[in-house]
Amino acid sequence: MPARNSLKRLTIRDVAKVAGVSTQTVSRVINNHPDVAADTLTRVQTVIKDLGYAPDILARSLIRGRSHTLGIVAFGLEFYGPSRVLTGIERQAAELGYSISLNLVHRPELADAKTLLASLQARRVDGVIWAIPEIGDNRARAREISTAAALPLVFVNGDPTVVGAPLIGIDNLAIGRLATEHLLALGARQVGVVAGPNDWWEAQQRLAGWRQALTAGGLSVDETLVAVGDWGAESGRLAGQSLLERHPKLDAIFAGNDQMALGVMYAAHALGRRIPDDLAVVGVDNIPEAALFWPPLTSMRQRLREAGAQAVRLVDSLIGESDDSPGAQVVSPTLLQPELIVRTSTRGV
Amino acid sequence: MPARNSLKRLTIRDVAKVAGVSTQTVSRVINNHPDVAADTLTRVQTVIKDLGYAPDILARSLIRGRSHTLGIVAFGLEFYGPSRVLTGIERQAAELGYSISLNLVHRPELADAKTLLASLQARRVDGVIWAIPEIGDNRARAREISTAAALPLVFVNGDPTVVGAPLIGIDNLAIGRLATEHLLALGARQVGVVAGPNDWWEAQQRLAGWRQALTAGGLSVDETLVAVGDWGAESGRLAGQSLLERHPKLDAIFAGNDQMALGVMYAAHALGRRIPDDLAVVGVDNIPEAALFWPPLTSMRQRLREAGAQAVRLVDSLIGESDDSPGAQVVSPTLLQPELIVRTSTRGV
DNA sequence: CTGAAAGCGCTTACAG
DNA sequence: CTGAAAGCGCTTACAG
Repeated sequence: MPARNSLKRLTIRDVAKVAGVSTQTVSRVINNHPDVAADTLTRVQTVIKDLGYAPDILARSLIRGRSHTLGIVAFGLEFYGPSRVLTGIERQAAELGYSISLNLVHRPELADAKTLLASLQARRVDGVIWAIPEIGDNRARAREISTAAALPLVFVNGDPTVVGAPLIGIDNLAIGRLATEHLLALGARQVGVVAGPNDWWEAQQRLAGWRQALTAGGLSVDETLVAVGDWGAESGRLAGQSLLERHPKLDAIFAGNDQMALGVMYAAHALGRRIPDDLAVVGVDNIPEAALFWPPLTSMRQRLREAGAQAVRLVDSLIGESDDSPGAQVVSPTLLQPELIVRTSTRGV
Repeated sequence: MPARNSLKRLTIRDVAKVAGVSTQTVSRVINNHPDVAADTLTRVQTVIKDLGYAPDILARSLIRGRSHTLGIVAFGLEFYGPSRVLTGIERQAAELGYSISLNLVHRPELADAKTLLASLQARRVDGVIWAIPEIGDNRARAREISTAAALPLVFVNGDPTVVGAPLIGIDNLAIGRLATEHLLALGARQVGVVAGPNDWWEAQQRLAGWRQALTAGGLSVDETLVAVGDWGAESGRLAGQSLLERHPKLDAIFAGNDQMALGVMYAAHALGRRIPDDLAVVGVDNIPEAALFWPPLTSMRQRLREAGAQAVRLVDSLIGESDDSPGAQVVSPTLLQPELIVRTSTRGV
């Protein structure tokens, strides 16, 4: 059977032969080892350049026990949040010299943590970033398995209260609270919510933030003001329409993301409600298009790219530590704070 | 120096020892080799399961000369198109047993094909999918280098006329033509364009399609009806506003993507133009939100996920061929056809 | 049906 | 400063 890349791959031996040195010396040159005579160095470097030699990363990884690859378990890139996080991960990883092994999970509730991690470990990733939504017990399992296998693993988003689980997330409670406080400050008296799916941690937290703000503002919490969507715009329209029909006095809606907010505004237009005069609307994510919705949408900005980048730095430091002293590290979770971006959809309630 | 994953990685030798066979036999079991006695087979399988052994992919790849990894060179996941393509790639790759090495390029015009491909090849990827926009001479260089290195490479999108370059793309000329024909069929007499950046192949093609449809419809091509954006919504607003102010009789606009179409509609609202009565608007991509824009946006659907999936199947077949008979293969490019999705923004011009 | 030997391409101690 | 030897974890012919 012929070798894969037909043109007979160049090895360290070829370089050694041409340069008239041992493979060991070539290895020293490749790895910037100091103990190489100046003229030997230049000679070997010239040969490497002339031949166009590049060391085989696989062989090196095998021997060093480090692949300089990060396993990324991610979800639905069609969505804004996940793709932002991934962008941040990839960029920071590249800067730190890691390459990325991407594993997309399409149904997080079905994701099998064991199989996923086993396959990543078989590929000898140095660490894992687990960035799929927290649904069911996947995370607990992933945590167990990675600890048992001494595989550095960092979570992005999700429940930060799991003891000792390294996690970079966004303060979703603050998202719900700040958005609702903003609406109350504008004079809204009846604030509805279009929440994300119940089984999403993020959705629960944002809802809890809404309750918190109402209570703090001296208002009672009316659970009939909560409608649930699936993060998609059409679900936002349905939920918004239902809320507006059931509660004629509703004067504000907090939507769990900008897509659902778009749907809410659609429903409001269709019912002849003016935004923001009759109804104020706040979304979450601050997607680039939000500024050009009609009217421009107030939204909660999350630093998702930053979260991805921090996750990489964290897993990198865990990898470094496990090189020195194997064993589980305890790291307290980091929550990034959201920021309110005010636009026309909440001006002048 | 302690080994990376502290708990001393299990090897084929450990399994062999416990099962009381040679490593060779264990290898046969792992690889479903037929020549293994039934009882030996079950014994070894039991040991593998009990120990939780999984073969080291790196070592296997080193010896077989195949890593079962695909190098993906992709771009700006914040955008809808690229992330859809990547989703299609990842899913098909997983089905065919490939893992994905993701390399994002943030400025395609600066992408250095040589460095990128060298690093992918050093990691022994079996093939490459080049999915960054065609800007400058990157593609020509990538094609050269990959051919010289006998590295299977498939392009996604871009100019299909490069002789022999394996490519899966979308018929962008058809996008521009069909969108414009639709507007003309509705009775539009003056159709403006908000095009994507000039240096993007896709933008040029869509523009060419617009010209083609006008000419075919017996109308003259007025180049002052072309404004250029950067694919972002805000640029669409600026371009749309400028077109509407300069051409009071404009009755339709073809926008190069849905984000820019959103900006165009914003500009139209701001200027008091009713959509579609005064101005019909068509976008491209058919993003999920388009159906809930105000009004719902007519758009050109592209099968981007399908393009990604086909690219994987194509590179897989090239990899298979190069195993048998090394040498460049000539493959004719595939162009997927777009589809017009009609919504309110073009009904009743 | 099974095992001893050689080797994928590199690096790591160990001598000198 | 440099090289001969051993080995990372696996697979591939080659015997038997």
